Amino acid sequence: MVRAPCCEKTGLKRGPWAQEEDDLLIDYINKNGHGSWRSLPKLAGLLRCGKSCRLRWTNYLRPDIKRGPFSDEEEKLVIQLHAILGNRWAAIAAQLPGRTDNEIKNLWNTHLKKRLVSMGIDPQTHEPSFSDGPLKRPPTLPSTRHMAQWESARMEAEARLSMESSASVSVLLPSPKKRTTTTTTDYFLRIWHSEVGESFQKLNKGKIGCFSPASQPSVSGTTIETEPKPDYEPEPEPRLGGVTFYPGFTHVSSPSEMEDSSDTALQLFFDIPGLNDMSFLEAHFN
DNA sequence: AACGGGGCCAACCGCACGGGT
DNA sequence: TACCCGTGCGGTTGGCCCCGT
Repeated sequence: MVRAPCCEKTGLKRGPWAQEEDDLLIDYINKNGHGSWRSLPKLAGLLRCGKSCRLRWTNYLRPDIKRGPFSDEEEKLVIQLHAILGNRWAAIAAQLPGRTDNEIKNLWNTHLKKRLVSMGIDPQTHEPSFSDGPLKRPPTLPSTRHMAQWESARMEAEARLSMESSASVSVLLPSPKKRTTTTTTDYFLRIWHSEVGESFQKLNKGKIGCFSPASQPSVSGTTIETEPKPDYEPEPEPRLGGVTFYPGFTHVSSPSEMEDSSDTALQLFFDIPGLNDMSFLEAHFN
C-alpha cells in the first residue's frame, strides 16, 4: 500500500518562508493554538502543507526558541548526551531548553562530529578510534557500564518528564510500545531532584554523579546495575535527607570523562537501605 | 572581479508509531 | 483486529554565503 502524501502538493508553496507567511502562522497560533496541523494552513490562510507549518513553527517561530550560537557548555552537553543517547536528537534537545532537535542535529553534523574525529575520537562510539592501527579496543569497564546505564536512565527520565510537562504525548524511552505507569527511572529521577539528590549533586560539585545503592537492584524496565558495596566500612558523611553518604566509592564525573576517571574520582558511596524495594521507593518519593 | 568549493542551516522526505474508529 | 490519520523523528537535500584562488 502506498501512503498518501501528507497534503495535496499542487498549488502549495515550498522552500523558504516569507515574512508575511511567518506573520500569518504566528498570528494564527497565538490566537487559536495550532490544533490540527493538517487543517491549519487553510484556516490561517497559508498556501503551505501542514507539515511544513509544523516544522516552521517548532524549529523557528516558537517563542521559546533560543537563537544564536551554542555556548561551550551547550556543546559539551550535546557531546555528553550523544555519548549516552546516540542520534536521538529529540531526546538530546529536551535537555537543552530553547534548542531544537534540528538545530542540534545540524550542530553535530557540521561541527561536533568533525571536532571529535580531529581529536581521534570515534563520533559514534565516543571512544578513541583504533581503526588505523593494530590496537584492539579495550573492554568497557563494568563501573563505566554501570555509570552509563544509570546516567542513561536519568537522562531518559528527565527528557520524558520534560516532554510530559509540556503536554506532549511523546515518550522518549526506546522500544516499549506504551508507558502508562510510573517507571523505575521516575523514582531515580525523583531521588535526583529530591533533597537527597541535591545534596549528592552538591557533594559532586555540580557534576553528574554516580549513584549506587548498597545492594542490587536489578529492576525491570530499565536495568540499573549497581556496584558492590565496598568491603571496608568507611566513615559515613553526615546523614543527608535520611540517607547516609560514604566516602570511598569510585566515581566518574561524566560519560565523556570515563576514560580519565582517576582524575575525576569523587569518592562517594550512596547507601540507601532497601532501595531495591520498589514499595520503599513509592512510599518515600510519591 | 569572477569563479569554484565547502560550510552551514532551513526545509523537505519518508518511515514509524500511537490513537481513533 | 485492521485500517486510517495525524504527528514526531531522524536522515537528507538544496540553496545561500563565505572564502580562497
